[in-house]
Amino acid sequence: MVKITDVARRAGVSPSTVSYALSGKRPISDETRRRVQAAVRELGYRAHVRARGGTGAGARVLALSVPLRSGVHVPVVTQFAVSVVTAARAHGHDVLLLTRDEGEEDVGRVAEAGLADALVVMDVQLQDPRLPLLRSSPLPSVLIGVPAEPDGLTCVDLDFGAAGELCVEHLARLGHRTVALVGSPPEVYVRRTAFARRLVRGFTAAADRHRLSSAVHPCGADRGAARALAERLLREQPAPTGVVVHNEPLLDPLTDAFEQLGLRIPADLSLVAVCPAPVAASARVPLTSVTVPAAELGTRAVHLLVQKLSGAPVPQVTLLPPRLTERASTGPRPV
Amino acid sequence: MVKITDVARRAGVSPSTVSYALSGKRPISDETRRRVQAAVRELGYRAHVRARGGTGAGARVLALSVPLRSGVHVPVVTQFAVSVVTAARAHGHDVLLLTRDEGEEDVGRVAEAGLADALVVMDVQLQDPRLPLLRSSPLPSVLIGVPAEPDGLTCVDLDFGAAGELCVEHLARLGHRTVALVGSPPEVYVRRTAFARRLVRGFTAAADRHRLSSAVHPCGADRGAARALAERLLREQPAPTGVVVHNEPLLDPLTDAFEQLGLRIPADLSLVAVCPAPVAASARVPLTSVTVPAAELGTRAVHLLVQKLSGAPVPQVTLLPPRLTERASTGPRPV
DNA sequence: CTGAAAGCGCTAACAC
DNA sequence: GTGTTAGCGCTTTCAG
Repeated sequence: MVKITDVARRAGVSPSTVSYALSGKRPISDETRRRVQAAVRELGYRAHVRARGGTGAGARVLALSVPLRSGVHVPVVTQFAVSVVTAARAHGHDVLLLTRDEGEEDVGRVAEAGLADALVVMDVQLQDPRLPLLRSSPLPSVLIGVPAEPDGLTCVDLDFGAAGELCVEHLARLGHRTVALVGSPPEVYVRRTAFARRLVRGFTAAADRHRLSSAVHPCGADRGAARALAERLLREQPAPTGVVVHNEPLLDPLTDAFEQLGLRIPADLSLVAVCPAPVAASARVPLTSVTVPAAELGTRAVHLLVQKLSGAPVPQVTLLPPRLTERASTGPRPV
Repeated sequence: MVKITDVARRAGVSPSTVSYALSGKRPISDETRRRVQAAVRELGYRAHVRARGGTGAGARVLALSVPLRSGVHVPVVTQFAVSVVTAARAHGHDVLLLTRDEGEEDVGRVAEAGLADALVVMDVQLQDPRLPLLRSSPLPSVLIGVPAEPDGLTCVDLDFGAAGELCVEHLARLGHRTVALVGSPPEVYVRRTAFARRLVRGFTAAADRHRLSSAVHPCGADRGAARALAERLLREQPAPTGVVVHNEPLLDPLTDAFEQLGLRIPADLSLVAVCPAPVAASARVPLTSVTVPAAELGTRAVHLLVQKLSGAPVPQVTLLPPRLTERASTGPRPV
């Protein structure tokens, strides 16, 4: 293993000079810097992180807390994770993946042991057990999601309330009078997951404002549940003609179920999805959707974290405005 | 931040005694150990990894190299990754996620900088650029996948050759005489990805042995490609009646395409998938499949790594035998 | 069975 | 602009 003293000897300078030449934390003559850089290259030197004791910059590792609780859809989470990793690498950081159900233990360990020097937190609940640790820890953190009480935290998220409203407004504009929201599995609401509840609130508020009759149905993600729910929706009086689906793994099964029940989309029934754009675009029936900008949220979170690490001030809450993309699954209310 | 000297003071012993009491690397009296443990608990002490300079056990961090090259199906990769993380946590390790296209840079950095003390390597190509680093590095590693020349490495994988044969044998037993393999996108073969090519070889060998006429078709993963391929297969003389699909994102589109072309599955056409069990089971038409045991492979890789870390000998190559599960997509050759 | 002391590789005061 | 030196928090000799 090649160490800083090896580089120093080879470049004919002292170890501290090598350190400074590399960090740029004090002026170094061009001549010296060149020699140091040459030595570094020739020996293939890389600073050993675990040696930067106490003082000094961190390990350039950032931890990502993604509790894989029941009901979270892994492919969507993965999109966030990949964008976080990519953005982190662009800033020279590596990413430590923390996935245990209750994120508290993970977050505590990482903070105490100095495993990472910053933290991205996902799947935030309104009252999240990780929040006290985040507030008290010296480790800078950014949440993807907004808890009930964001004071003293940094959060970024899609404006799910506005997203819920946008879906309803789209359907209202098409003349629909009865709408339904098919949401996440019940346990997600029981856990008080922030984004799920905000979407519901926005959906309901907009429906009331437009005087639409509306209902909300949490739903599990298997084909059986999809079929049962589809049948139930069609039995209602009046039956909804516009359905908003905020549940990725259910999109395909629910589309299938409606079609098997003899409905054509969008002639008989309009469907609006709330999901990442690729999911909506590659569905069997391309779905009109409000995009969950997974990649952008991950990237933003990392940017905010880098800002915080460099001491720059950051806004407490960043909400991205929702955007609706029309595809083939919505149309005028059937006559 | 609470350090080892704080614990020592509180327990009325020296720092080294605390260190030994915690590591168990030398005998400690019960009385002393108890006092140390009490102090640790009361103060909430955790060893700071970055201080274990040079000597000493590692940071208990294990790196996972998953180059996200084009054509790799992220949901499948994610299943591996999650199982690696879970297994690693069960052994007290955290996981650093490395996802850059060319894994060399990542692997080098991690090894040099001491960011991790072991390495799991995925998406292995027959000639993988990461191999030289793995062979020369002191960092223990385990590959999920088997390169052309596994000497000096530790590998674990599904026996994809046998998996290819198993698919063909199942179809042959059902009386099919003409079979096709729909594989990964062309770039995957061009990269000489190990498992993809082994499956092809097994498929072809078994088809020859059973005197079936066979063909192999790499295919991209979008609906357009699926449709085009389905049409092409049906135009062939003779047209295949048994199709093996080794391409997860293509399963649904290809099923749709065949049905839209008027074929019933399995009455007119039998389909065998090579994919993780959940994917096959939850498809619209439940698919007969050879299971890619993603979770087990991840877990095994971590076990092997832990063995290596503890100095135990491990086998060079571990191949898991394939298992075929019959579901609704295969039946006798149409008459 | 326990303590004192050296040293891990690196950074940052403190010198010149 | 550069070198010397004193740590960082921990582990592990070396001594009792």
